[in-house]
Amino acid sequence: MLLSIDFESEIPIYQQIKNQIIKGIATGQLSPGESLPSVRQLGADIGVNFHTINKVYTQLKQEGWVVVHRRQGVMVNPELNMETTQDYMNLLESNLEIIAAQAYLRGISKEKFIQIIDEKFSKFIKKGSE
Amino acid sequence: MLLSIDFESEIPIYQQIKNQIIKGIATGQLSPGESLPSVRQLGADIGVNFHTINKVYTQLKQEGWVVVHRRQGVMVNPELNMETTQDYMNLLESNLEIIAAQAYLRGISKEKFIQIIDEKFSKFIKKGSE
Amino acid sequence: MLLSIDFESEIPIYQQIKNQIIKGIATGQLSPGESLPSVRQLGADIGVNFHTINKVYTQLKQEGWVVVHRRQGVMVNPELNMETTQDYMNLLESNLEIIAAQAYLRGISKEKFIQIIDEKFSKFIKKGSE
Amino acid sequence: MLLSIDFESEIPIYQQIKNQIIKGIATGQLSPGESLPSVRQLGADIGVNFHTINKVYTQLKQEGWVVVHRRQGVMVNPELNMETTQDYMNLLESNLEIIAAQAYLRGISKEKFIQIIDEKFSKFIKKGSE
DNA sequence: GTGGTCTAGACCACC
DNA sequence: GTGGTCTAGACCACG
Repeated sequence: MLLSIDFESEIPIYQQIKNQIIKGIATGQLSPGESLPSVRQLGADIGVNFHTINKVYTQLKQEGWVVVHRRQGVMVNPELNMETTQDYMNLLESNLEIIAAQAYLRGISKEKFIQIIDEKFSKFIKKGSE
Repeated sequence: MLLSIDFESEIPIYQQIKNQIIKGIATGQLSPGESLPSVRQLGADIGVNFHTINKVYTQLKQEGWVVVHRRQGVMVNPELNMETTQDYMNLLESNLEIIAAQAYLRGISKEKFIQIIDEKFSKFIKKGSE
Repeated sequence: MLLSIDFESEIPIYQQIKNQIIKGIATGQLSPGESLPSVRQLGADIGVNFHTINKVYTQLKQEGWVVVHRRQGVMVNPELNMETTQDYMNLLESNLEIIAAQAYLRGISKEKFIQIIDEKFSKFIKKGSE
Repeated sequence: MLLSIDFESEIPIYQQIKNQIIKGIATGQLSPGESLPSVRQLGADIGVNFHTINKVYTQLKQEGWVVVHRRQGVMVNPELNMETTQDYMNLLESNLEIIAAQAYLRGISKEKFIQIIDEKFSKFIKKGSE
């Protein structure tokens, strides 16, 4: 899987990498159980300090997206059954609220907005069928 | 309009205030042309330094949400006709993509997701009818 | 002569009025010796606090654009023979330098720039012929 | 590149610095892609608070003159292709109008004025040839 | 070490 | 009284 970093973005590098890995899992580019490169390897590949990659993996592990095996290194969690906590739902609603408000005020209709969502979801793998 | 700040949040205070003001405009709690409190007044009201409010107003002005009138102070832009630039659309798609991916992996269905969107949009004022 | 104020401009109101009066003198809309309205009159006309008008007239007087007669009030200086001090030349060059630099970097050619200057000067009255 | 600040000037310090940086870009003293000092470094060098430099860089970034790279820090925008918006042209014309009017009334001929412009433009680098 | 954020106090220009 | 500017100190996120 290819990662592309925008070093001039306002989004921190570690956040960009995290986002792309999570997107990769959702779209099936990264399969449960698949190994990820070592921190040094990935850092060298995309030109990022390995401490930054370390931070990425640590956070992904804490959030349950990956597991760390003593031997194989970091791999995508083979049993991805994240709970939908109330905290997460609050965060999701809050994020959607401000994004939707801005989109609305910029003249984007609900239909257009939902159409975008629809496109995004259509890229995700079908659970259970893979 | 009431503003509530979470001082423990990771989201910067100025960002929280900005978000709530934009939401307020979208939901009609703040009407175009309506005056906002002075930087010192609002700062005192919600217990933050007035420089922080100044930053909020400065950014809102630069982004076109409010205008600064030499006499009435800061007011919601009476002519809110934001253009939907390509830059903005890219940002919106990018934001929705990662949010949707996470939601999907946490077991939230597309239907549930769209339902949340629907609720948010239903709170926004109908343009032209108010 | 009509004055138009933009209350949402970043340029202070008193500066806008000063500018327009000076432009008026240069273009002949205001003739040397012509009377200007009283501070209260002008203030009421354009919807501005008369203290602000007072500041305008005071500065215009200090800079030699107008004279104050005990009876007739404020009038355009009948003998407009401003010296071109070195201080003024330095200020002028400094102002032009940054304006030209920005225009240049925004892709405006020297020819286009000079053409704009040409248009502006063509609006000014011919000295001695009036 | 050397910056000189006049602490007695009416022009805000941050504006003086901004102006000199933009002039530096136009004259080629600063090349596209060139790194600028850190906010603290530059602040220490010229004896102003680093927050003031921060404001300068923030505005230069918003206006597109510089980009902030996560590793090299702040650098002159390598792709300086500013658009000449109608807003900018209006501002430019307005600025030139009042400057020209004053110069005219102070006895500066159009020829002298254009000569000054000519000198300024001759200092700018030739685009594409450097 | 870098920039970003928040707080704070002081002064000034403007209205 | 309003916003704008400058200084300053502290803490944090980032790389």
